[in-house]
Amino acid sequence: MSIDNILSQATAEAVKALYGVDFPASQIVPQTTKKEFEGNETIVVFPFLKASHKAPDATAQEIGDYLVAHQPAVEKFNVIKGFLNITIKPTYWTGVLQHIASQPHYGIVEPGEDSPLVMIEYSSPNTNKPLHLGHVRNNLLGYSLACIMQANGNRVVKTNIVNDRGIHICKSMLAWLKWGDGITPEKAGKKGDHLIGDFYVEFDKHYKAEVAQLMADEGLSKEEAEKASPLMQEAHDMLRRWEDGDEQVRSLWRTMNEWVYAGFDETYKRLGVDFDKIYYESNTYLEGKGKVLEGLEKGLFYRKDDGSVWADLTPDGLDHTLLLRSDGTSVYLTQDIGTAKLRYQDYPIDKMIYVVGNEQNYHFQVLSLLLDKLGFKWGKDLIHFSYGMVELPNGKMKSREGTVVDADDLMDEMIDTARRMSNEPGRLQGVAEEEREDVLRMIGLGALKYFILKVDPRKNMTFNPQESIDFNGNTGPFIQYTYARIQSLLRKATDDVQAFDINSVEPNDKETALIQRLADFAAAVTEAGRSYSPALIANYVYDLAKEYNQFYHDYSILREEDSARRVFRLKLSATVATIIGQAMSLLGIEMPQRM
RNA sequence: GGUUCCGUAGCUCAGUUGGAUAGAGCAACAGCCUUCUAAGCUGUGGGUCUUGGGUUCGAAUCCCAACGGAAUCACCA
Repeated sequence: MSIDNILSQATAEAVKALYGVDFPASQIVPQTTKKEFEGNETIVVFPFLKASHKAPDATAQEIGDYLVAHQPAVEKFNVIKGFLNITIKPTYWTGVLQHIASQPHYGIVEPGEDSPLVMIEYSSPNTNKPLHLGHVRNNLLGYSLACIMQANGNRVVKTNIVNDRGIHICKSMLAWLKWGDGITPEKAGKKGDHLIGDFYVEFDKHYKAEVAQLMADEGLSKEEAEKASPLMQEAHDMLRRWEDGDEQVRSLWRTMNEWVYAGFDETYKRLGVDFDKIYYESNTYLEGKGKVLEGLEKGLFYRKDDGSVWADLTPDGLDHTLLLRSDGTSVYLTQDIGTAKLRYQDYPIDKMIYVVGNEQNYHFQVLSLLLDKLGFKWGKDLIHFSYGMVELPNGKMKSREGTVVDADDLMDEMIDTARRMSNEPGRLQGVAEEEREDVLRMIGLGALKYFILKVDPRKNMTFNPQESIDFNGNTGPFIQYTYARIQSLLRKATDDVQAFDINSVEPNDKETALIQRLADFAAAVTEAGRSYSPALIANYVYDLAKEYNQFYHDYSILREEDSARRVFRLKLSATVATIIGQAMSLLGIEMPQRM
């Protein structure tokens, strides 16, 4: 049982014994005592005043006396106003350290056969352009969230819905046919997704020129010109042929999508994310229609005179929403219903999490209501894990204007930065070339991942490619460095840590503070799972690393003459490294053994 | 205009279900490498928590309003 639980129960007992009032232990939450006061845990006694009918300090005094007398873990206490600061016996902390160190996965709950099944959808790229910084934020959040849900004992299925059909693909295909001259990724020496992305830009360039031409020559308005553009008409024609199953179009489409997937796979692999199940919109986009018609029959939806199908969501405070166009075709919402249906056929989903940008907040509000109406048991409680835009110093990223930060380029730059910084004397000396490259990769990507994951996902973030990423302070490399330094310490230590009995050692204040923070890891994981927050883990692990660094500088562990104390500190260090490693793995960040 | 979200140090951000004198990093300044890795540590300066009300022992946190910013508002995906 954790110290928090022990104290809340003991305090509830005290209130009952002293004042005869039942106060639920679950509502008593001890907190870590602030550094400037003496003690480990603090209980705020204001809530008990109604029961005690006494002044705050008198009440605190009485409860404190009771705790010392009845709870063996409590050594002493002091009272400041309504705050009861409790000091736990040092030997108790030794036991806590033993406990954490003896568990290979402290704080992590392994899912079992009948644990809840959580499906997490993330990434969801279009196949007409390579992944950019916005996708990076999405992928990192989704992957980390999956790790966190799993660490909380859920069975997790990571899924990706690839938007592989539609007018945007046709634009790339058309441009390739017109100006591609039979080029392939191999011939171009380029990743497939980048090649296709180039043709998408190419299309847009020609299209814009065409529109400008029409406006100048025939005096059309911009909208008229856009409609009249032969290029756009050709693209639409191609989309119709695709939908009719025209083999020529389909074959080209398959080939080009394969190029893109090969490119995506490379990027995903490098980014360290993966999926258990991939859905393709080309397979799912027709699925929703049946569900909608079914709902129409049950009277959940209604049909307008022009044949379009709508849902009336005004009772839920929303608006009327379109489900099928007047020509009978699906809209985006309908497709998502179809995807949900297929997924539920494949997996017994208990909870569904969609990692999608905040521009779709309204969409998911509607989707949740509709899925619920249609009888999906997880529909009402689906989580839209919504995150803010990534902006650049000079404004938003616009793919058509070429002001995007490409994911592959970004990773290259990060690793280059790591390489540049490791050129300082003393760093990574005598490390073999192969390991060195691997370490640089971990540091560069660690910096990127941590930078993105540590901020509240809801907030828009500004990303300055030149100066944003730092390697000092609250950063991935800082934490990796702390970890690597402990590994080095352990390599140099000659003591047999396992053989020593550390139970005789009573930790001092600094050691206690570290143990206390280690113990908090379990609570941090739980809280991160409850609030779907990778940022919480990131900030936890930073605090731990910072605390350890101070500890490291205060003592020369290997030179400590008292061997029991020396081994105790080594064990403490090793445990800190283990917990740092576990926390960082929840963020998808790898840890180098040296750096 | 309706709905949703955000507003904390010069900058980037923490602040766990309401608790003590609001914390880190960057930037600035001053120290610490003959010592287990200085990507580190220590110190100094920097705040009307956007504003105004309310709830109570107690508010950055909860409620209301105003101001500022973002997203979205359906036959686009």
